[in-house]
Amino acid sequence: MPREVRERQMIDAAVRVFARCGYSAASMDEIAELAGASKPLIYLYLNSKEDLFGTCIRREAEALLGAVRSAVEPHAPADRRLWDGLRAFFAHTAAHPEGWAVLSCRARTHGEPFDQVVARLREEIVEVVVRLIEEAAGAAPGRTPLVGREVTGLAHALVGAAEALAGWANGPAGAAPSAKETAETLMNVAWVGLENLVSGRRWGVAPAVSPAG
Amino acid sequence: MPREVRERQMIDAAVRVFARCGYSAASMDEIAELAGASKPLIYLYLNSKEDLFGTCIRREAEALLGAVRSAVEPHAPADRRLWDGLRAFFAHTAAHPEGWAVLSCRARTHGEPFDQVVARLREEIVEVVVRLIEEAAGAAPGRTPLVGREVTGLAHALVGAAEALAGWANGPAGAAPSAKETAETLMNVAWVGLENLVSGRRWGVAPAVSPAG
Amino acid sequence: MPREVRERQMIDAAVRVFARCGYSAASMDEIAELAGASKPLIYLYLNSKEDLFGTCIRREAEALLGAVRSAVEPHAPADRRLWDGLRAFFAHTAAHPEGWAVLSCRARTHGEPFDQVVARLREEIVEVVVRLIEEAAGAAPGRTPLVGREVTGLAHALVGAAEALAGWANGPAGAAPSAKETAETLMNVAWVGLENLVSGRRWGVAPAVSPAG
Amino acid sequence: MPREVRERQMIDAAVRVFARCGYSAASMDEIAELAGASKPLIYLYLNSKEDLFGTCIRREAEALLGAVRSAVEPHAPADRRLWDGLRAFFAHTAAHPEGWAVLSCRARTHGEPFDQVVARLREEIVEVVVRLIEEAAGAAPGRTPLVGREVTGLAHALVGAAEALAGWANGPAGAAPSAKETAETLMNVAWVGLENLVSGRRWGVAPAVSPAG
DNA sequence: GATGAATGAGAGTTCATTCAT
DNA sequence: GATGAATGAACTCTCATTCAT
Repeated sequence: MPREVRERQMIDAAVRVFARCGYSAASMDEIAELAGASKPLIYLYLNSKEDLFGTCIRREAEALLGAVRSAVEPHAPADRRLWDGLRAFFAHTAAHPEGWAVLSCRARTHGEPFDQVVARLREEIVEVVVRLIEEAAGAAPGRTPLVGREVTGLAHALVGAAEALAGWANGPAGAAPSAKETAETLMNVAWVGLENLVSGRRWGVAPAVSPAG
Repeated sequence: MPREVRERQMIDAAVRVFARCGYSAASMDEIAELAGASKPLIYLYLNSKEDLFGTCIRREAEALLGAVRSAVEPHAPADRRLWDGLRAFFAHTAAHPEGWAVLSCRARTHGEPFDQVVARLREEIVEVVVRLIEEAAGAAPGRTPLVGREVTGLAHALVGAAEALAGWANGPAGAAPSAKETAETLMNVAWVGLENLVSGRRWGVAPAVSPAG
Repeated sequence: MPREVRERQMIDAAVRVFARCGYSAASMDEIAELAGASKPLIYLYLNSKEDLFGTCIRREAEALLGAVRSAVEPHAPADRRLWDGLRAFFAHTAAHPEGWAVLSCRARTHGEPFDQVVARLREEIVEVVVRLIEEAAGAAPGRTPLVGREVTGLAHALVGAAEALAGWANGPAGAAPSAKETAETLMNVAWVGLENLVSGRRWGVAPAVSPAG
Repeated sequence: MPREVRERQMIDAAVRVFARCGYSAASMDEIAELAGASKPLIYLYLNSKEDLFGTCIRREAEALLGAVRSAVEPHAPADRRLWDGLRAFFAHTAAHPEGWAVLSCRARTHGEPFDQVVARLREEIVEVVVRLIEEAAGAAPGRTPLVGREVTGLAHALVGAAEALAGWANGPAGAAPSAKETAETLMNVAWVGLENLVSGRRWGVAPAVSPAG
């Protein structure tokens, strides 16, 4: 059996086990058994548990990013790009729940080298969204400039909302909505809210009550 | 030293260590050392590692829920209540980043009994938000009825956005926005978007391009 | 509550727990709880786990020996004395199964100081039996002298048989025979066998078959 | 080193340590050191302390039973079979004192699963002896029928006597008799006593003295 | 290339034992 | 006289990791 195939089987197994148990609780024995290979072979190919985990994270991150990227046409209008990206995101996370679990939970649980990888993935996505928002804001006729931090905050909120929806869609209940539905829900509230925002409409605190702090 | 005080010190230490390392990677030795007590005493008071973890989760969940609840006036209008709740949420998670880390990451990482607790906490919050949205939707004059699942989806998105913003605010360094700022950002995009949504404005796919899938 | 009473309660509890679990598996916590006293008090009165165990053994050994002794009239004929002693032995072990369990099993399980105590108890009993046998042998008219070691062996066999019968009588099944019955069975086979033995009748290997070794 | 050899070394060591200290007081560290292997290897091969103990008991029980069985010719007369069995029993227990210690003391000290095994072993032996006695009783010309419980009692007494003699022979020092001697002693008192018993001679209480109870 | 055999290090947990009050 | 509070030491057991073959 060629090395490449073996290696993929190992990583597949590792993703499964890491997704189910988390990094520390996962055991190399279990991974080896699930991969149908002996432990020394795993160490020969993948070096160590940490390296194996890193490999899993990178592979899943790239797969997710690739799925989103290849779904977006670079010259389409901003809203269209967001829409396509969201759909691809929801479709991919629904199709690879274990990979998504590793990325969204397990990786952030095991300090330094790994949360960095995930954080960078997230930052990359956030930056894309930031550019989308800026473009949308710029395109609006009587636009109100948004301060940089506000845009970044919006992008984080949007990404977080998407992650939460992905988690909800992957959740236990039978009511799991489709990727399209999920994307629509998010698009409706976010994009419309965003349009209003850049056109100057904001929510204001009722002046009578003074907010403490 | 009276038992109650000791116990709190232990739980404090445990929350710190669990937040930093996750459940499995956390060691009772480290917790004991940080708590300034011996391991047998921890076992005498808190029974086992799992029980200790459960105690941490419950305490932090209740503290967070309590902070949000006591910040919201039950008879205020819906937007006001959301605003106050969000501010309290961001303030509390910013003030107790370790508790928030345990709740948002670690607890979901360690199967069955604990993710249930956190899932219930989240469901509780989602339900509150669902009621807020329904109220807001009902209050709008020319309102469009939202289907139940869409409302739930919106609530999940809102909660997810809030969680992401809390994570961002607790993030590595400098650029951390204040609770007020964060709440404003979210409120602006969500509430305004919501108002438009219930008044019938939606985002639609540009018909020319056929979305794949 | 006077010290003596407390102490007896503690030893009672200890005998119970030691009988059930053995020395090492018994926990001072359990003993303390069963005795209705706090652990420091036990240590104040009985010094240590080993001391407590020794106290238990000595008390039970003396109780058993006392019961047997006070049942035997010193000037009665040998067979009568054996008979009375056996009956008392079976009666006492049946009435105090926990004490007997401690003596017969637990004490031999926990090296050096304790098996000595039990061994001495056994030796004491064996010696008594030896004297009985010698007396019986001397009283027989055409007696065959028994070598010393053979007598000791017989005594050990008799004591062992008695112990086994005591264990059987204390056993789980409902068929447990009474002390009298048990004593009769043993008396019948042992005494009658003994009488024949000292009168010269012995069992001999059939000469045709040569026993290996 | 092949697994089988290692395993036997481990069990040998375990029997030694269990015999010396009893189940609970034995430490896996000590067993591992004596076996010349590391603890993890022991756990890999023998699973757990309890399993290891069970394995020891079963092995020793089978060895003892096998030694006795293969020494007895099935078609020899009853007394001959008893004689051969006793000699094999004493020879084996003398040759394997540690195995005998585990069977006769330690196993009965550690509840449920193990005392069952030993109890079954003992019952098996008792049954064999019961059949021998019945055969001997049936062969006697003017035989007196023995009630079932009396036979069982006799068998228990005989087995107990044998066990006690084995213990005595394994005892502290010098005076240890040979297997042949021991077997002769027991055979003489038991078989001759038994013959008389079945021919009607019994020991009776002297009528003048009334036994209490 | 692939594996059975083996382990150092460290995990959670429990216990007999002792102060300060 | 009696106890709640506290611990050092030792236990069973597991894991990531590496040879010799």
